[in-house]
Amino acid sequence: MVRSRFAPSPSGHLHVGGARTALFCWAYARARGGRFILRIEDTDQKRSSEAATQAFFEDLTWLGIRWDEGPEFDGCGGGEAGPYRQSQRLDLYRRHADQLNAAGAAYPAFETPHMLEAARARARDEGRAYRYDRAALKLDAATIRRYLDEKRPHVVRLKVPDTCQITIPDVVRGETHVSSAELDDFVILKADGYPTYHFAVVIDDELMGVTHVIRGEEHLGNTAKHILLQDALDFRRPIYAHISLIFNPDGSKMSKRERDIRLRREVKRLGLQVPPETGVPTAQPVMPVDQWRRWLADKDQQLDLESARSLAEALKIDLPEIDVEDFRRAGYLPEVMMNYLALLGWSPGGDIEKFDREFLISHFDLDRMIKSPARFDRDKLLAFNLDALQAMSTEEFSDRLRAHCLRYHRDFLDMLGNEKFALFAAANQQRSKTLDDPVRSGRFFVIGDEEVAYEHSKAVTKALTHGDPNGYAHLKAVEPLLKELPHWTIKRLEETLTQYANEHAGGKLGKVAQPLRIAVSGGPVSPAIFDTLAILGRESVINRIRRCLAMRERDTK
RNA sequence: GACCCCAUCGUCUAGUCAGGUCCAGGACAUCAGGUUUUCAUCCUGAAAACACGGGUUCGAAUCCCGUUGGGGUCACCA
Repeated sequence: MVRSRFAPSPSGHLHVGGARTALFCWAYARARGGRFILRIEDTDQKRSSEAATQAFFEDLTWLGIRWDEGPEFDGCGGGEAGPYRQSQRLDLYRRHADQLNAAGAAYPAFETPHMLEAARARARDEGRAYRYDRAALKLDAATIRRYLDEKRPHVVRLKVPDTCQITIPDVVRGETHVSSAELDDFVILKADGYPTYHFAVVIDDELMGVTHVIRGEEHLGNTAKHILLQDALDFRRPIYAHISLIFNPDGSKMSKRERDIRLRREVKRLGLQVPPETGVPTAQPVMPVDQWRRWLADKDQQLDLESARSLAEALKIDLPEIDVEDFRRAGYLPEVMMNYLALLGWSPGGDIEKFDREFLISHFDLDRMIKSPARFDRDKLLAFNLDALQAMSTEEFSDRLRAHCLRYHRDFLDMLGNEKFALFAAANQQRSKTLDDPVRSGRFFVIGDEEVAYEHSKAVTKALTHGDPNGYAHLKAVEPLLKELPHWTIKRLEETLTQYANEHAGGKLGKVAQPLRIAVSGGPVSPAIFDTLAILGRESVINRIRRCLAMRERDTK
């Protein structure tokens, strides 16, 4: 029975790279009728949080990745091999560490992090590779006993054989050989009593009966340590599959730092000395000044998501999508994310690239994993999303758009109102690449008629003032027609305006549609003109046309 | 730097394991036309790759070696 697991470390939101790993682990278990386990690797007390853990659950289930065993959430989880949070398994790790200590396979070491850092710096300066010098191993038994009795803080290190060949079998890469001489006596238990990643992962995989370890390539080298540990503990060896990494379009590793890099670049470009202010209604700094200073001073420091987002908003720049949640917020569909992610590092072969969950489950296998790293191409993702949106029924699109608005644009939904929503959704489906597009471009639908700001651009001026009759003249002529229109429907609007265009604009609907579009939206872009007018309603349309005409009189004075 | 991994259009990839049907197929992006009331779509077409050098072989994108390039790891992070 196949048992695969995804073992994230919960800090922030689930990253797309992690999501892809989870997807492959999940798909493999499903494809083989096995079980998929979720385990929370929260052994870094500084970085893990319960909020982040919950966010991971949401991100995973949103993508349709549901776990058979693990923490309980929304019907997922449970299982006999728990607890599934490493922070709740501390005694287990302690016991195994004791066992290794007793067998002489591991030993306590008393150096402080500070001392080790100094030693590393020295090695770096002298241009040699740093290895732990085993000083603690040379301590005599009495000293060790005394230190232990004094409760001196210490870690536990594994005694690594001096020279032995370690063979790492891997189903995607074949065999890799590493000499134990490349490894030093690495830490397995930290001074705070928590296990390190290497130790916890080996023990949990064994105890949870994990048969397949599918994880990122950055762990390939680490596997040597895990094999050493498995041998020392007399554990079974799972089957390994190390999958290639995901990169940014520029070839760098995709990471959360990208967000900060883009923000810093913009702040520097603008030469900002103090944090910018948020917009109306309450203008206040996007973050406290001391936080701002700390962030600017330390290039390695990352802004929390909220601060990053409000800073980006104040700077009027878009943050790159990195986490699953970013893509959800940006209006991508979960099934599209799943499809695209699966394509990064795996291929079903042939010309197939659009597929659904069921297809993935029935076709996924490790022998078709791609060995080379893939760059994350947002354009292609966007194109996939567009295709999926267009392929939907009007009802489904409307439902999905509503759900998206409910979660991210509640105010917009309330202002638009239920009645108009159906029209709004229908008018936007074929022109949207994401579920967020209609909201971004449809702001003018929900503002007051007096708030419409007329854009100063060539396109606007041209549509309004060029030609004979010009745009203003058309507006003036069309206003009474609209005012008297018996039924305010898309059909009647179309009939009336088309007829008008035939009679007064040489059949060129654009001559009339474009001035109207500008009058009601403030700019040259909106859904199809009849849809736009229908959604706005007669009153707003008339108001806005009059306002636009009044502006002309003001301009020409 | 040491160790390890990887290498087909700009990008994701098919083809590689079982060498010939591949002067290399698809998709995204790009470019050129066309449709359209704006934007976005949509339609048609074009340009675009086997990193390099040696082998092996009648024959290599496919096998071997080297070079170059890219990446990963070298924490009391995971």
